[in-house]
Amino acid sequence: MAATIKQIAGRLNVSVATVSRALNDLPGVGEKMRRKVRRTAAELGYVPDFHARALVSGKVPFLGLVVPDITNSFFPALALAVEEAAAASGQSLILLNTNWRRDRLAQALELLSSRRVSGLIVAEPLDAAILDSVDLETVSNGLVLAGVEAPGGTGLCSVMVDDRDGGMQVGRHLVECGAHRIAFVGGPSESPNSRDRLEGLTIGLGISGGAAAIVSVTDGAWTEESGYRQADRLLRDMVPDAIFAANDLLAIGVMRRLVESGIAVGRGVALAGYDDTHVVSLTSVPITSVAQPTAQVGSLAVKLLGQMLSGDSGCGDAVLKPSLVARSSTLEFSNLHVLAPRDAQGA
Amino acid sequence: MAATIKQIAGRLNVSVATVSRALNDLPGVGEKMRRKVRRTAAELGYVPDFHARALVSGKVPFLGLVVPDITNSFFPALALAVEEAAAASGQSLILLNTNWRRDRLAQALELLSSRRVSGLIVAEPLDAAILDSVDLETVSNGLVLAGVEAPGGTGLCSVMVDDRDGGMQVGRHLVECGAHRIAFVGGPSESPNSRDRLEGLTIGLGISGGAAAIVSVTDGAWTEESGYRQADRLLRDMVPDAIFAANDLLAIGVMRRLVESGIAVGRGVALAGYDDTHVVSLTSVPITSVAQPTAQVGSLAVKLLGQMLSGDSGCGDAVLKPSLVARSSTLEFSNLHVLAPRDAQGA
DNA sequence: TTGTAAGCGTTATCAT
DNA sequence: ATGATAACGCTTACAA
Repeated sequence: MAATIKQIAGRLNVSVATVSRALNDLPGVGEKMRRKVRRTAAELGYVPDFHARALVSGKVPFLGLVVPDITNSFFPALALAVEEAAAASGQSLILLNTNWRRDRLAQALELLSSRRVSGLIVAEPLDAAILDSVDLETVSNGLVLAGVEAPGGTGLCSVMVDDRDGGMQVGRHLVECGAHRIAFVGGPSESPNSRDRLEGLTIGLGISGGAAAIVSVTDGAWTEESGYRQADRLLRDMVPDAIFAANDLLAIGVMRRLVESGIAVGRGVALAGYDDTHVVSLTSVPITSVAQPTAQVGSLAVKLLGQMLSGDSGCGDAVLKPSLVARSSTLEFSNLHVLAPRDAQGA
Repeated sequence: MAATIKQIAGRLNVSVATVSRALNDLPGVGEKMRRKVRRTAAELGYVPDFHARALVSGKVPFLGLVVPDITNSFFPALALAVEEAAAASGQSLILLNTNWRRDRLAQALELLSSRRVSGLIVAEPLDAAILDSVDLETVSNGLVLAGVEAPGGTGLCSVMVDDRDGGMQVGRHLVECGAHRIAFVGGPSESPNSRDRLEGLTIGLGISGGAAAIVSVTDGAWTEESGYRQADRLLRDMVPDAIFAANDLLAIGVMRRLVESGIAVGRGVALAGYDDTHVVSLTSVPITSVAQPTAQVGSLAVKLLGQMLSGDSGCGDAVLKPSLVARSSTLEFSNLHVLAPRDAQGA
């Protein structure tokens, strides 16, 4: 069905070389000839075969983005940013969703070795075991981590967002809101992101000098369900002043559990999430969250990847800053518990 | 860097054919030999070159899903379903986001002609102009529409969800809830999906015998912003009993506008959306919506695509049924306006 | 059981 | 300005 340059050449009684040159705007073809070739190519509905081209040229105009959970709106947002940046450099984006499954992640890394994509941006943690299963040489030369830290030892390139700083902002904010007993609801216990956010929280509380105590639970998943379960476990022992959930999905789960107990979010308990996905501004009580600079992460990741692929440099690791977005889930608590000279009037 | 079968063959002093056979579990290789080949392949970190393989075999283990707006959670949900179905048949999913841009859509269709993917599932409308820009023969033989209707004339294959039925369910429900003046907030005026939902609404109202009037506004985008603007325009003329928004994004925009006017959603005005995305269950007043059977749409689309690709049949168009999920945004209205013998007790 | 060789559709390097 | 022709890495008849 699909026409080839050979067929075009046959029709016109010229060589395939001429056709190729004409179609690719290369010099060395007469203007008349070029037009003729163009016309018959159009007539035959010619579309260049991607694989043949990639095979000989060694170039693939695809870039892969690997995300762990596409139903977590944070990742579509990141995807949008990456896609935009990629389009600007003439590359199309392939989105791979691993669903947090390690075999799918390993499979995704193979895309690089098998040259299905020119480069890969990975937005979930890579551990040593995964890296063992692939050729590190190949991988490290076309992979950029986004939003997750590079495993020690591997000289992997990454664009990070400062999770500790984000946690710290939350810590300070919560203390300012008058919270004392603070609970942390985390992601997987082995997740550096989760750990760093907790660590930041601790630091933030300390800085503020408010004698605050932390309780922390974690149970292995960045999901709403997990948030619900952790809150459930938490409430058996205590009702904290504030809960910091390591991402928005968890926060929403926590909120559901609180509502079930008749605890008013924002009044009874302050609540903060992480990622600032769109939904947290839509919930019955809008939830305070930490916004990641997705647009910058995306464009920087694409830029670094481009540099690596063109062999420019080793890798310029980058760390960006997140920013707290305060909403009713904490502000309301603040109004009830803090004597704020100016703000008290407005409440 | 990346090893080739030629190198493996060289190392072992055998022919490339033997290596190929050994690696692909084809008959005609001694067990000893096969093991030797396997071992050196592993040592050299061999990964088959995707393009070379596709070039000769004509097969590509990729399937493309084209969505118009990845930040609309309906599409990630669909993607998940398609991905699952694809994985079951050994294919990986490539997700293309067009951002509602026609050039990106045209570009996506080229993936098929250029054999970057074996088949394409498209979840946004194709019009004649777009189809003109590609070879219809090629396209119609490897494309399945999902959730959108096939343009007349083209024998394109599609998996539809009955939008009219969905609209009808909403219409009946709204009348049952005691609404009389009903407004429709639509997507793009030329969108069959939007039109069908409106048409269904009209029918549903008629069936119920409730003398209900419809006002309809539409302005070109399936976005929250558009919902907000349309509600704004609407409120200049009237405050309806109920508003049916053609998708959840619009519904959320509408809700934002209502809240700004101090109109209590569910009490002052009933509200219904479409798609039943996760967020509508999380809003301050949970929003009634129509759930599409995404899982079925996904698996059916993949199945039909598989049949087409293996040349089994022309195409068995399918139409699935959506189902209304009633929530407070309408139920509360109902409790206030309807004398329902049984339900009144429970309220 | 193994080797030889002919493609697959391009691009690119020579000649002419 | 155009034509042969050799790659690219792999699969697959066809021989041996």
